[in-house]
Amino acid sequence: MRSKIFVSAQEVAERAGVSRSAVSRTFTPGASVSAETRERVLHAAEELGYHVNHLARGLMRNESGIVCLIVSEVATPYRSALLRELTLQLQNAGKVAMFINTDRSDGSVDRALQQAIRYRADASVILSGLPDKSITQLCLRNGQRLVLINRDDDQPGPLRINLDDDEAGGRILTAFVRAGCHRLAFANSEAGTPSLMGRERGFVAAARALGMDVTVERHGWTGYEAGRVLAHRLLTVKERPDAVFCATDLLACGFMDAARHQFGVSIPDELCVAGFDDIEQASWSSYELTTFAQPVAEIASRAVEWLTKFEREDGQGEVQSIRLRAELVWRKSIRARKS
Amino acid sequence: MRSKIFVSAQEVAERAGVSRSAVSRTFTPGASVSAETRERVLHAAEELGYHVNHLARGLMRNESGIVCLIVSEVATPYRSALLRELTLQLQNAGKVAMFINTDRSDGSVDRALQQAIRYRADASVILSGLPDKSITQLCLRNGQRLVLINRDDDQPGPLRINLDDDEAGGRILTAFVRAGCHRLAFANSEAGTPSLMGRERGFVAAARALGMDVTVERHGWTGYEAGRVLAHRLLTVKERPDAVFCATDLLACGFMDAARHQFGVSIPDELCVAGFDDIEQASWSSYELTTFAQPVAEIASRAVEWLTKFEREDGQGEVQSIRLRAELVWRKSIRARKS
DNA sequence: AGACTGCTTGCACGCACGTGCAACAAACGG
DNA sequence: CCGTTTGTTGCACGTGCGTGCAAGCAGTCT
Repeated sequence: MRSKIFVSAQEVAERAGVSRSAVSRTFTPGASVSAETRERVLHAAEELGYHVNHLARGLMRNESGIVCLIVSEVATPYRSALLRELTLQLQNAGKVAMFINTDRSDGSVDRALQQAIRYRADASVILSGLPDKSITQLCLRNGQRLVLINRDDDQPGPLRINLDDDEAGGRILTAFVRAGCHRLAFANSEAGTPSLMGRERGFVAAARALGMDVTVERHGWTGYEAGRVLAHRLLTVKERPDAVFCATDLLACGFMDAARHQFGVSIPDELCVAGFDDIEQASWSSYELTTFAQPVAEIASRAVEWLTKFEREDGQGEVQSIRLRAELVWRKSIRARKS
Repeated sequence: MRSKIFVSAQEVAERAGVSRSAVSRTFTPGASVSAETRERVLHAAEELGYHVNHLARGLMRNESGIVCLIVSEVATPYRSALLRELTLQLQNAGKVAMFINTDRSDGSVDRALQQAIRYRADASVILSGLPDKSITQLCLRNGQRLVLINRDDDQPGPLRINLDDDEAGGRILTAFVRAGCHRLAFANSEAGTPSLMGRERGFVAAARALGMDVTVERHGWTGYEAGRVLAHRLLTVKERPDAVFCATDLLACGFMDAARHQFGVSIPDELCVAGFDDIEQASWSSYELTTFAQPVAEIASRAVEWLTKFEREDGQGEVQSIRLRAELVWRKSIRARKS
């Protein structure tokens, strides 16, 4: 229990010589106050350094204005970029972001989620590969709106934002074929995220449709190190692949580094590589990775738009699933013509 | 105004056949409840899916449990790593993190900060180069505890956590000298952050103490692109430097890429490079950058420790400034002996 | 003048919770 | 058996705020 330090509406009212209701109304858009009292209240509030207490307001309105972001692997380039965009747009919409980190797998995650519910968050955005379905259940049961990004979840209610992961496989395959590649490989992690698996399935299916085979290799956690390991696995064979689609840019970076520096493979002359996400490092001149760009800004804006829209018209609307296209950005890790 | 959906303590009380006070007490550590009623309350709460409303609790206790993180450039490797650690440790301490993104310079920052105050955050952690002093003033005036990371700010009250930025310059200089370098350069951005300028000053001063001169170049925002530009500036001269200390790993990555791929410079044979931060990419085999590691975990734990300590013993304590050492991690961008 | 409208304002209640105070029961010592 | 202590419980009030309701007040119309 800290000592009192904030000024209350009561004090502002006394200083302005009006009732507390008048103060409340001047800070409530659409309420009926005369221009004069409004002016006096604002002046008194300024002098005293008054700020509306949103804890109390949230109590009354049954609506806290808090949106909870449930994130794992924040320190990853793709996640941090998405987080950046989301927080920016939420702020613009007058919301405030509460952050929950699900990196640690012990009880702290559950505790943190409990916290979010206790603070009566209006909504949650889950950008986390966490396979735990109970987490979404809990959010929904407590009346939160829910946005799932790059996750599959069949239960109704939440908004799902996904990419055309499987279709991307087909597009990159034609690029590989056009470059004259015919020994294909797919480098994946063992995370088993729907988006990751979607990319794999799409690529394999597209290859099979052309009568080609794909060597699929999976290892560890979706990061740079796993990419290096995958390179070792895929390049220590008699017949090396000449085209590798990595499920993620981070994997691709690790893969390229190991391929070049440890196996002396020349990219893209001997080996074509593609990634997914278009993280910043993909454009660095050590990589120049051609990859699929996640439309981060659009993902964020769609999520925020949906969250704030249902604030006005309360009914559960029609659109519950959005599928966005990942645009292929061409750099130099795939050659243009046959070699 | 959303329709009511959460269960209140009243409902739990009715179901358990006790008074509302009893419910309140079972969820308040240290309150006096008999084992039996406690059991019945917990059971009823479980059945109804009850969660204590922290908005109301915060209202009563004058203490919200919210810690506000004021961050710019979240999508940067160093910042996101620090953010990760901070949120994790805050969660562990039973706090909840509210996120404010100060990337955009328009009014949205002020609006967001207002939000934080309106939610009566107990404390704020500022990890942002934002030079705006009014922001810290505002936090302090509203009774928040304040932690400043890598910023200088002379006003009393907040905890300041800094690194030995200037001393690092001396240490890396001896490494350069030992490698036989004598044409020194420092690559900086124009951000003018205290930590950045501290590294520059320390390096230049240490060189001068040995009677050596340093070419200092500054450009743009502290990122990869600026590093490339700095490389162009520093390498298109007759007498190229043979040792460059980059104020940041991101700058160093850009610098190295441009130096190698556009100027054909061999690192570390012709040119030694050092950075600061020890971001993940510094260890990637395309860079193998020797650099100073920010003790991210310790920064976070010190911050959280200080925040929670003052919760118990309320007086403004003694320690207000912590200075941590950035450890030099050796990789391969500086050669060991003279060439 | 009187009735009526439209706008503003204060009162009082409610939101979900914590907590001091007194009532009460049980246990205990004499 | 009675006085005292200890532990538990309910009542009532307070936290800062939004809002329905009715009173007040000025202006307009009949």
